[in-house]
Amino acid sequence: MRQKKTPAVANVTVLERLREAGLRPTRQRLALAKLLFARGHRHMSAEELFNEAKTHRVNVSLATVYNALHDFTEKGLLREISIDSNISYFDTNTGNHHHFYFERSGQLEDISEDHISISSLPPAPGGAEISRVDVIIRVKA
Amino acid sequence: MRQKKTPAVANVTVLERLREAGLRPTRQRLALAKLLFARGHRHMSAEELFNEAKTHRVNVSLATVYNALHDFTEKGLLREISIDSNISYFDTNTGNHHHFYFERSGQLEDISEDHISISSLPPAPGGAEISRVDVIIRVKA
DNA sequence: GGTGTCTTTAGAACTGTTCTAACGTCCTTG
DNA sequence: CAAGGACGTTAGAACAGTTCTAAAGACACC
Ligand SMILES: [Mn+2]
Ligand SMILES: [Mn+2]
Ligand SMILES: [Zn+2]
Ligand SMILES: [Zn+2]
Repeated sequence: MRQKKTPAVANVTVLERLREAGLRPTRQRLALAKLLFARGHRHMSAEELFNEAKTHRVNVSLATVYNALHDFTEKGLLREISIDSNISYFDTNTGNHHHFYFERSGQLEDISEDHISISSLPPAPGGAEISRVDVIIRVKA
Repeated sequence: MRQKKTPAVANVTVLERLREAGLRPTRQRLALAKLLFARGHRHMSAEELFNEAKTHRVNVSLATVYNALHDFTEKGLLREISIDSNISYFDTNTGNHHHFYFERSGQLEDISEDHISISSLPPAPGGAEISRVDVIIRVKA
């Protein structure tokens, strides 16, 4: 399939992000990355991204969506969040932050890191290295 | 099947816990509750409990294990924890507390509530009620 | 253009969990 | 006690999200 003649600025940016991450900017990855990163921070499931792709006439297989999400996550472009056993969310905000989780809708909302403070961490047994701290505030809504 | 003649003290305690919770103390529930609550706080998956039951010659179906875990959770005897999208853990410690999660082994370890403090919670949007705060510290071990 | 590596894909397979529908258990009430 | 009914258990089928397989496609490099 041909590329459009006039890629928007967003395209260029996304393309560079992929290259910098060491990922070949294939047609599919570019399209998915554009959907993911074009509009601010998002928390998306694979199924959501797959459907959004369909809506935008981006024809990718579901396997490709999963491949891309995992590739992006491995390269630090996304962060995977497990909240409700059985769906994985992928967060375009990769900085340290926390989440509201709306139980009714399944939506996530960011909480800035400096609203949460953890005092006197107990001895991480065996001096093990901490890889991440997740705070999830579940709200009934 | 017959009951043993001399139920240990633990049996009686467990039986009372089930009754107080409004759950009929069936043979299966009693046996599972005994496995769950007999020895301090535990974090178990359905599969683990199912296997432990087998080991102890407690013959229950997998469906019954799931039914019991969910019934116990609904009645406040257990707390369900979702950490690694695809397995649910059930925590016999139902008080407020947090967790270390050992990524390698998949094990959980409690962190006392007073080691974690959350300052100036942001506006829970729409004044929604908070149902729970989960802090998970993932460690590489 | 040839060659090797990476990517995509459809669909099958897998896995944890839930559902179905039949059967068992036991309490209630006459 | 008999009959009825609510509740509980079960094997296996079904389900849903995810991963795997194997083959075809794209592309970089020579
Ligand atoms: Mn994953
Ligand atoms: Mn559950
Ligand atoms: Zn986020
Ligand atoms: Zn715990």
